[in-house]
Amino acid sequence: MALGIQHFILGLLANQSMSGYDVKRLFGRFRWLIGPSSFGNIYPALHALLDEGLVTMDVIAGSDRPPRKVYHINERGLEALEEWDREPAGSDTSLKTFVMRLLLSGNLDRRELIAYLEQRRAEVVAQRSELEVLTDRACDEDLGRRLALDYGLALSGKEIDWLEQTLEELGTRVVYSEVV
Amino acid sequence: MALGIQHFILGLLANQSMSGYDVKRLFGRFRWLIGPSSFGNIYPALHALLDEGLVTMDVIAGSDRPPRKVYHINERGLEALEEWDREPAGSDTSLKTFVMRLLLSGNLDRRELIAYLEQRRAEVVAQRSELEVLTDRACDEDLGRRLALDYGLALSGKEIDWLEQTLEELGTRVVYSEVV
DNA sequence: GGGTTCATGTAATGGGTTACATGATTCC
DNA sequence: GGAATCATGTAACCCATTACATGAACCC
Repeated sequence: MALGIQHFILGLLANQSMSGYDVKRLFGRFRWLIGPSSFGNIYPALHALLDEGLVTMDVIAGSDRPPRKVYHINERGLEALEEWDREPAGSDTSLKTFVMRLLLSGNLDRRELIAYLEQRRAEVVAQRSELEVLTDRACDEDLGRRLALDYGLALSGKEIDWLEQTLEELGTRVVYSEVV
Repeated sequence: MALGIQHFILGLLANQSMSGYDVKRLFGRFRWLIGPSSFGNIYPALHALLDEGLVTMDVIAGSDRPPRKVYHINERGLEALEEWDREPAGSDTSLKTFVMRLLLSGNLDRRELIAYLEQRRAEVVAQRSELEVLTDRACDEDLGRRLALDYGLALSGKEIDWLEQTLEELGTRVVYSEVV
């Protein structure tokens, strides 16, 4: 299951009602981090959510632009989302999954968010030290491997910095009024 | 096609002969960047490469460990790889695809590698400025979107730095003896 | 007239994930 | 005795990619 597109889109709708086109636009903005997307999976996912009764849909006719189908999450959708979030979260430590979850983190309260970021930090630190070990004995490795290793060290270091800075900000001052 | 796992594994074998288990281990080391993998796609890909006559296979019986099946690329495999590399390369600018190509970049000559990294830099710069525009008008956005945006800016900045530094190193001194 | 943005979809194919299945060895 | 590492695989189902299909408005 591991954060399928249906789950992800439902999470997006929990923040804000959107059309399929809006979802695609959002994907596009983060495509560098989460990879390509297409209407071929977005629209079917939206239809499936409708069929399962987790969202409702309004057709909004624009004056000069094509009519948009805006989807809203409902009570049952919110319940389904919470159920999904309660699941073990799997062992997918990939950057892509992290960013997707980060995009949905508005649905978390501050304590949960902090716990999530701390868990992530531990994972990235572990991953990074694995790369460090490889670097120490990489003299014989080919150029491609060395470059990928170096790249991984650079980015993982930056991510750890970012996590620590963000955690500090979340800890010291109230970023978001505690509504939950 | 977009850099399927079969193509990727063939590229790995061009650098070094490996068993399926070795391939899995390599995936594991970079799983943070390229996502999870499983034997369920590695072994079938290896079998397919064998069937297509692009690789050969040796069974190496270990004294105390299970026998390993080590795969070697052959002439036809090298040709197929070159053909694949000649393809338009698609529009997949995702980090995952970049890292996978980087791992195979040992097969490129220095000029090709520099061109690839320069192309990548242009893509990331474009992606980054898209995020910058969003940040300027993100006051209303929810926390998750703001965090993902901030994260994206941090990492894209770091990647651009890395690309520039690496390009400089490749340009000023000969990192790799020019064999091609 | 052609390209881009907006906006929605369908259908087939293929590939990948997940789960299942096995077995020896070593370390706690 | 149980867990982990080494090592190989199969099979089914599902999901996602790709390509196809349509149409209006706007700008160069």
